[in-house]
Amino acid sequence: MSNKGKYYITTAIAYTSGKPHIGNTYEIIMADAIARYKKADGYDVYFMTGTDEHGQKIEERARQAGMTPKQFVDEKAGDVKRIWDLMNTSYDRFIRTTDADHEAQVKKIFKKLYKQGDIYLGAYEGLYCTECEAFYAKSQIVDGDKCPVCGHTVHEEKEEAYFFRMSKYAPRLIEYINEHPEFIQPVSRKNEMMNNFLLPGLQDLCVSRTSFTWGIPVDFAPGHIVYVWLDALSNYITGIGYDAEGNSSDRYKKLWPADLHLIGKDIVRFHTIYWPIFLMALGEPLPKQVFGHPWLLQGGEKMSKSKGNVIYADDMADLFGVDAVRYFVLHEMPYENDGVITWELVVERTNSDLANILGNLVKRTISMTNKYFDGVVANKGVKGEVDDDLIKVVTSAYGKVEKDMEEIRVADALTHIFEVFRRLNKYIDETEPWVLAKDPANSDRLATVMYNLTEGITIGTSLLAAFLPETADKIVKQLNTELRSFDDIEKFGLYPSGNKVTANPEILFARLDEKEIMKKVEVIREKQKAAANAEVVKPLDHKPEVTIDEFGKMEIRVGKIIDCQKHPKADKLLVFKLKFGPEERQIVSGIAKWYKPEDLIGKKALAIVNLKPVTLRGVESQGMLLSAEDDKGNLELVNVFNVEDGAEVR
RNA sequence: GGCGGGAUAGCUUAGUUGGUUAGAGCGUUCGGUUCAUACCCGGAAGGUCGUGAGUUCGACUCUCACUCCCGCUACCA
Repeated sequence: MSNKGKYYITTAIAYTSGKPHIGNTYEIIMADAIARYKKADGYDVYFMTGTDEHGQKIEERARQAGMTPKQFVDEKAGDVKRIWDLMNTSYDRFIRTTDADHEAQVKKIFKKLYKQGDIYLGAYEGLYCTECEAFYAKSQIVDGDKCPVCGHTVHEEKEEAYFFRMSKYAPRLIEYINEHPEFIQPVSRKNEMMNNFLLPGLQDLCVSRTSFTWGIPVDFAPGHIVYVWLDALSNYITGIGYDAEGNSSDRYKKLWPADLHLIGKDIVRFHTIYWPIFLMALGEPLPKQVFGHPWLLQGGEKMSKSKGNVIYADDMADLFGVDAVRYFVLHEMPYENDGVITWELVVERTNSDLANILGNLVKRTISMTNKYFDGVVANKGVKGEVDDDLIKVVTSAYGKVEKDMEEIRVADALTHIFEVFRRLNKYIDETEPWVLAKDPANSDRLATVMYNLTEGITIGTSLLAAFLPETADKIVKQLNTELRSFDDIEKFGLYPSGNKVTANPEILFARLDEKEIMKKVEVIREKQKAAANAEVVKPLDHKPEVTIDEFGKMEIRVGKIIDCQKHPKADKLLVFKLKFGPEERQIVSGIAKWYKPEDLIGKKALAIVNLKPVTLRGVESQGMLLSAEDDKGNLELVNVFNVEDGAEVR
């Protein structure tokens, strides 16, 4: 194939906190299909993926598992890599943020940015969520000490920290995004970034941490760890040989800037704001395109292990085969909206497209060739009137697929490839080989028909190879040929006349029985539930010990709810009037999600009454109601029934 | 609450700058065929394009209001 230049594609690197499910795996499969396609299309492709392994969350998970962080991430990175390999992905490098070359460069990058004044030393004070690896303002915190994003407990942290001067580069970035409409895809994400972050004014970003040790140290400031996003994003350049001191490798010089960062829509912000700004500061060009793909969702309900409805790529591969998994996720994912996956849908798609249309087409073609010509495919050049249309459909497929892939419309590309196979099935019906076979005078016409079918399948399969590599290999082997180069993919008639196909065609995709499959799925679900229940024994997250005196400082009393209204200016807040014996107070509480105001009037609740009053969205709150929330998101106010209001809790 | 996106046949969805009968695929149904994995081919049924108004000769497409869903963001003593 003619050389069209380099093509550097990356996926987000997977966070090594757990086993990736099909929703995460989708991204690597899509990236692989693009990488393989571009390679076949004449590009010099470099495809990088990997794992993001640092951070406090991993440090804690490792401790819970009784391992060192390194042991922990080695295991998890192994899981990720195994699934990526199982899915037959053709990455050129699997980078880990614990790789020595990456760590060394991140240190250099940090130092360089510090020396040139883009990073400065400041102080950070606030509430920190370990799960999210992020600080939150007090005003953001939920239920007293819960993270607004993930709901886990946050804690006070004050850190001397390094900050990055985002504001300095914001105008340049805004200009860049406006001048390069293709930079953020799909475009709806672009508006989101502009309106929410860039136009209101970018805050400087805290780029170091001192509260834990599992990360890349800032080498000129003992105790400081490089912020995980600065660490993780840098993989795109460190992985191909970037050097912050000016000695970047030839590979880097050739590959950078990346042609495509394929990422989930949830991390578009990091890739289209922070990452470009880091690159600007380093004096490097920006990636050509960031594509924030949608999610693949389990039909109807959220995925959860305790429900046993998490779908993993390896379970799917066991039931359907790797290429069926690849086909489903690539074909079923819409361009912009979230897609749906259920076991039933996978069975349907596999049967109708892979078994019926493709598998059966190959099988019947080879069977007839064996039956009528002992397996020999020869072009006798006896044309029929339907041949021209067939040839047109087959040879024009490449053009359509090329355009789809240009726009990263992978699902549409597959649809266009399958139009070829559908047309070939129709051609069999039109030419009726079994009728031709009855009269020896038609032998040459019959041979030509079989030749056209074989050639059509060869071309269709060559286009399909990027998406279903194993299947494509099997087909061309059965046809005793090779994948057609894209240079020749618009020419019809290059299958070597006189070739002999296999005598024993193997079934490519067996038809699946939905009931049978669902029985097996039930087994998988039960296993998952059992495993989830076993996990529940993990220990409670205890706070530091307090003395009885410290507890005694809190004044908790029983209050009778005499009035309750929705907060006029906040969705999640309710405004209560409570009677504590002789006294009345107004308390605001963030429980509108769980309670209707009218249902609470007349009930008794517990409240801390000596908390310093605050104003929440314009309404004063003179205390805090006590409530409890479990892992499943159930929340209940703490209730008493008989004790009179005003009574103190001890 | 603010910003953005979405709502199209039972299901998954395409609809380019407003222009004649709104496209597919799956499923359903009828017919054809027998080389093939009960497969393939053809036909049909099925949509008041979320609701209501407006602009226009003409609206799935533009404007406004409303309902529901999703994302980001704010509020959660």
